[in-house]
Amino acid sequence: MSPANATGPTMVTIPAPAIRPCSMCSGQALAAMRSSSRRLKWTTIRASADRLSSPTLTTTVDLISSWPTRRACSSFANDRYSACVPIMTVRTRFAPSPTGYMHIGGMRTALFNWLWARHNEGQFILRIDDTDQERNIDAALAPILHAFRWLGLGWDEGPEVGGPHAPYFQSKRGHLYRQAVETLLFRGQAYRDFDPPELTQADREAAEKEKRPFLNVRRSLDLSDVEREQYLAEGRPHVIRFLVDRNARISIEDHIRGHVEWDCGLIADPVICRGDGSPLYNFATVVDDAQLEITHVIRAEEHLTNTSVQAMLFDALGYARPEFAHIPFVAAPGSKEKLSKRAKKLEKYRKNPQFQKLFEIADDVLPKIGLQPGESMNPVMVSYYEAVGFLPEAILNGLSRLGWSYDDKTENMSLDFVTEHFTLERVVRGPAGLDPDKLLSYQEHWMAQRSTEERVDGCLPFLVKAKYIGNPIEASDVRYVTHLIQALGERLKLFSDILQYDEYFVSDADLTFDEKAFDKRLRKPEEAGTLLRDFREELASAESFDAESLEALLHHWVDQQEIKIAQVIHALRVATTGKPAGPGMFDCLALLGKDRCLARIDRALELI
RNA sequence: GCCCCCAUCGUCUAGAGGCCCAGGACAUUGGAUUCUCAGUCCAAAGACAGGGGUUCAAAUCCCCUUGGGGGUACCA
Repeated sequence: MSPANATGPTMVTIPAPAIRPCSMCSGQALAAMRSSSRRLKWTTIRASADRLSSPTLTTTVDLISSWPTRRACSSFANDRYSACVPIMTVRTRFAPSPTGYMHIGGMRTALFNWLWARHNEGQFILRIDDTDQERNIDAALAPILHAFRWLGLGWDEGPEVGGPHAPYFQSKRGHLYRQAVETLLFRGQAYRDFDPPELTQADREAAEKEKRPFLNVRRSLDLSDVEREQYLAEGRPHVIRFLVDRNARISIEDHIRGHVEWDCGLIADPVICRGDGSPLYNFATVVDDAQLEITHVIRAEEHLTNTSVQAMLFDALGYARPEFAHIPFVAAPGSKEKLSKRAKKLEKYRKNPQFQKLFEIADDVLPKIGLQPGESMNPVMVSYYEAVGFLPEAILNGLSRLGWSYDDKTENMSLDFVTEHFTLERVVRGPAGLDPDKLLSYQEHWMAQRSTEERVDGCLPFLVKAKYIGNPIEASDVRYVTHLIQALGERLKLFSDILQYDEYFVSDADLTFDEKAFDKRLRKPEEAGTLLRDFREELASAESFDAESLEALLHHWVDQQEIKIAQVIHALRVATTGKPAGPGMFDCLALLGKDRCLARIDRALELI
């Protein structure tokens, strides 16, 4: 089918061979582009046949959406459209404001930016949006940088590493914004608005009352030059607003949302500079994105509406617009609501059956290692996951799968794997609720990949913080913990799980017996005490105390006594560990050693 | 109020008009294994929000309704 007789949109797919010139330029354009600093890629496009002749042709090419305007040359023949497509190195950014913590949802956005940059062998930039910060930036930034490091997401430009577009702090880029404002003011695309805030507010309320969209009254535009000069001279407070062309429409081709269009007649003139001259986010971000040569703005959906204003700003300043990809935000578990760290919401999450588990882990673990669960440490923050002993791989895996998938069955993916296969095309559109259960299951999977030594390394800090072992750590402690972790096997899911096995670290006198289990296994069965007392003597005379010998010993003994193993083993477990459940009985006994086993059994026998 | 976005099992998702009376994973339930727990194995249950079109054929395209969410700041 050719475009001429196409009746409806027809998908035309162009196969993508290795980089080679298109049929029209025979390589001239390719050579020319290669000699410049840009890289060239030959790529597959897929476009509606009815749009092929249009100069505004759009494609679903993930590398570049505006390729018709950037192509070096192209040809169309036999239903095949081929083109040499020059593309710039992909540059993405994440622009956190220094709030003192890293939000797990923000981390997912950062990850997608990082992935897209790495997937394309481009650069990932960290820029600090501190336009309205007065606090200690360094202290507020440290946890954020730490989160990136913990997950192993490096940045090519930004704080600490610098880069060709330094500084990377908006608070230090004031002159650049001022320059841009001057340009806009000079061109008449921005104006000084002398209306006091109260007046604007009243206008806004009036609009709402009449159920019409709010638009600025633009009184200051009617000021004569003389009046304006006079106001300025007397230092009358004012903001600077961008002058929206109310007759225009503005649209973007979003990588996730597709075509999104706004009627500018419905958009109020946005403030771009505060009364004190400082820039607002919408403005600063445009200036920065342009000057840092960001090619892809990947951010959460909540910014989609802002994009209309930003697109106008890019145009007005004469900057090429970056490509946009508005990814769904991370929602609270089991909801479609944006995950929030506000205290009120936190209380709600705590009661959420899906989220509860993570809060319970915090309540259990954090106090043991000297931290307080609450506003400063909870599952909305990345630091929580590190504090509680998650693996970076698990968090990365979970975050990657939140709103993105590789195919219909692959679940466990390493960062390398995701990097290789990540495309914006496969990002879903709906919001994705954080799934604690799934996160835990990724954690199980990745923990299972870790060697015993690695698990020991991960657990030791927890044991030290909980004062279960001393600091500095003795070699004998390491050996002991290694044995415990071997015995634990896949029971150890989080590194902090090691703290549940306090029975291996307390003295025999301090061991607490689980009341319910003690009743059930030691007090209730009539023969339990006698059997345990008898078996205690067997243990006492045992020559070797390794798990294998102990197992043989017990089996031999129960055969002799003509009883079932279950009649004694549960009592033995409760007596030696204080708990009804745990690793294999013989591992436990071997781990504790003969003396402690006997001492604990004696104590239990006395308590029956 | 106004603007914008979104809609498949409880959850995360697969799905580009026929491969789909919808596939996978997590969670759930049952069974097997074991001294307990964890794990492992097997099995079960479980979804296209509703209504109209278009089409020989719709989860998929279009429209409407409903529902959910986001934005609407001298916040980011």
